[in-house]
Order: sequence, then structure tokens, then C-alpha cells
Amino acid sequence: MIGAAVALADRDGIGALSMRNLAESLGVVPMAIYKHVANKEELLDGMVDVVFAEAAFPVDGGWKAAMRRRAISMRDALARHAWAIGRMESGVPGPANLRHHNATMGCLRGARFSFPTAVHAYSVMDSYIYGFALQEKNLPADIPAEAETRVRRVEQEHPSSAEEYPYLMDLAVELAKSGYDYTTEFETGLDLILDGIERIRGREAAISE
Amino acid sequence: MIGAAVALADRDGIGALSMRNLAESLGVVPMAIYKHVANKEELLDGMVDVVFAEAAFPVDGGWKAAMRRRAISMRDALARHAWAIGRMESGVPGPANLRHHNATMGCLRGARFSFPTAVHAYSVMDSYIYGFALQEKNLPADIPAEAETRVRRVEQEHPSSAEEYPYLMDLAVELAKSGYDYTTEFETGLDLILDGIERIRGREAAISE
DNA sequence: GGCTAAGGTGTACGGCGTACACCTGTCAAA
DNA sequence: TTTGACAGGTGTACGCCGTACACCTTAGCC
Repeated sequence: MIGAAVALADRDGIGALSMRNLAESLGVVPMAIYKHVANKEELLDGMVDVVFAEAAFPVDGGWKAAMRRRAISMRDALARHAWAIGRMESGVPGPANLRHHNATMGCLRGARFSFPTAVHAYSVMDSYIYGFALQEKNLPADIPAEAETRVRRVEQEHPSSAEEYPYLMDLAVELAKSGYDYTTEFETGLDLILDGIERIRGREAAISE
Repeated sequence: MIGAAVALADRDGIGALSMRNLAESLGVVPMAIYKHVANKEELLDGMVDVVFAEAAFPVDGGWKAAMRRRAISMRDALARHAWAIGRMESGVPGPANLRHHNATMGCLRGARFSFPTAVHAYSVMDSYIYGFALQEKNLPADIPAEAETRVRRVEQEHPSSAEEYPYLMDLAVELAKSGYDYTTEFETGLDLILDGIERIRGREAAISE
């Protein structure tokens, strides 16, 4: 049931996920769904937990490698299920959600992060992951191509904006030339953050010794 | 018109922003709105641009201070207009949006960031800002209080989960004790990221000299 | 054979975005 | 002074949406 809803949202977008469409895809009448979930909200909560279940949580091999793997796996899951972004931490958390957060917190605490530092690390990483996924969903899939068509359009239609937004025009020209890959962009930022976390952890280890 | 829509969404939530409600708040019939915007999508695009207009863009005084100010100002704007999160980079960009991104890119390039490094810096910061705002919107406003009630509920209802999710229980207990402040949490992560950006910029400056 | 519970059905209601035809007031050109 | 265009408000109607409520079917158990 929830699996069918996930499949439908993946295929046709969250906008197409109505109780009526879902019922039809199940060969059933709309109201039948309400025998399994109380309302659409609860359906969405269940769908979000499917996404959490797909994201690998850390098992160890060093906190940094484990957290890196977790982040990449979460971005992958969110790319597969773009409709889930923005709902991951809202609604009633499901069992996979709880397991995931428990394991992640366990990984950090097990690596002797102090409590506040673990919270900071978790906060900055999750914000980055969710924010990146959000932008990846909203921005054009092929940035260089899109940049190029925008430059062309501006050149023809409003030559003024080349003066109004010079750095934006620069950006578009450069991107069209050099390309843009979401995966390497994600990992660049991720490593920057992981290094930052390592540094604040080192600082606190130095104090406590 | 768009101002009234923003006010309505701020006050009653984005769910209450229907063409009918907006029309009523303007003392006008629903279809009258369509003389000013083509459809609801375009209305939302206009509303997003209001949020961009509220966020200060960098004017300088050093890239790090300028970017820090920009980030904090953007989070403030997103906290005032939670409905905008998740729409900031979708839809058709308005003039305030373009001005903002142009100025930010200009700040980085003016501080002699190479082109790819500027893109990395921009990407990691915006992902963090949007992701943090998203979590701030979704997570409970008063985390310590919420953590405490959850601990109590678990103790009474399912004593099992203390064993199933030990680190989560720990987390809740600690948060209830030590408190949680979104603003300082945001700035901690922000500074971690700014320091990381400074480091990759230094690396590249060292190469080019 | 009769009870219970799980789950599918049909109808109906109020709310949504918006297409389309219509009306009103303002103001410049004739 | 009339005219005609245009900006902008109006009223009706359509096809979607989530879901309340009453009903029916089937399976398993005493």
C-alpha cells in the first residue's frame, strides 16, 4: 500500500499522489485506503519512513568514514524520492527514522564526541544534506545547458541585464564552459564539513586530556 | 496584493493561502486576483521574491564577515516566512533573487575566489542555510521541553524503546537538561563552514602565488 | 449457524484552482 | 462631447481534492 504510494510519487510526482489516483493504481475504490491509514498525513509519514529505511546508517569503521557513507546514502535516497525532501523531519517519526537517528547518534558518541559536539556535528551535517537535496531538486538538472540557454536569451532579449547582473552572467558563462556535477559538488561540501567537525572534535579532545 | 498574500501566509500558514481566502482578505472576489497574476504559481514566485528582498546581500567589509551577515539575515528572513523554505530556488527567479545572487557571487569573486572555489563556497553555504531553516521549521520549537515529554511518554508507555533506541533516549535526556538554542546552533555550524571555506581558499591562494 | 472483525463500496459535502463571459469606470483621441 | 479601448472587478460553472458516513462482503472462530 505505502509501497504503491511511493512508486506513484516517484513516477508521476507528489502532485499526482491523490487518494483517488493511489486507489486506482491499487484497483480499489478511494475510501478503501482509509481502512489502512487514518488520513493522507499518515500515509505521507509512512512514505517518509520508507525513505529512511533505504538510507544506510553508520555501523562503524571510524566515525568519519561512517558519517560520510551515511550522508552519501541519504542524498542518494533523497534523489530517488525527491518528494520526501522537506518532510523528513516533520510528521510522526516512524521506526526506520528512529533507528537511523539512534544509530547515527550512537556512532558519534561511540567515537567519544562530547554531547554538545555530537549535536553540533549532527545538526550541521543534516542541514547540509537536506539543503543540498533541496537545491538539487529545485535547480535545473543540467546546469551547464540551462546556463547556456539563459545567456543566449539574455543576449537577445534584455541586453541590459548583462550590466545589471554581471556576476550572474559570468557564472552562467563559466558553468556552460566547465560543467557542473551534483555528485562531486556534494562531496566537496561534505568533506569540507567533515574536516571542520574533525577539527572541533580535536580541539575538545585536547582540552579533556 | 502580493504583500497581502505574504501577510496571510505568515499569519495563518501556507495551507490557508487559497485564492478564495486571499480574495476575501482583499475585499474582492476570487477571480479578481487573476487580473494581477496569471495563476497561483506566479503568485508564489512573487512572494518568494519578497523574501529575497528582505535578506541583506553582502556589500563588503571582507568576504567572511559579509557572507556571515548574509547567512544570518537569510535565516532570519526564512524564519519569518517559513512557507518560503523549499521554494526559494524553484519557480521563475524574480529581480530581488537575481540581485541577491549577483551580489553574493560578486562578493566572492571580488575577494579573489577562483571560479570553482566560489561555486563550492556558495553551494555549501546555501545548502546549509536552506537545510537549517528547513529543520528549524519542522522540528519542535522548544526542543528541550519536547524532549522531556517524549522521555516521560516512553517511560510510561513503551519501556522497550529505552533499550531499542538508547542513544535517542540519551539525547532527549541531555537536551532536556542543557537546553537548545537554534540561533547559537546555526552560528556554530555557520562558523565551521566559513572556516572550512577560508581553508580551501588559502590552499588555492598558496598555489597561485 | 451465528458472531465478529477486516476490509472493500457508494454517495455526498465542502473546498480548491481557474476558464469564460460579462460588467464598470477612467481617460485619451476624434 | 462622444467614443472606444483598456484595466480591473463579478458570477457562474467545472473538475479536481480529502474524507465523513452508512453499507456490504468475506473469513475465521465459538
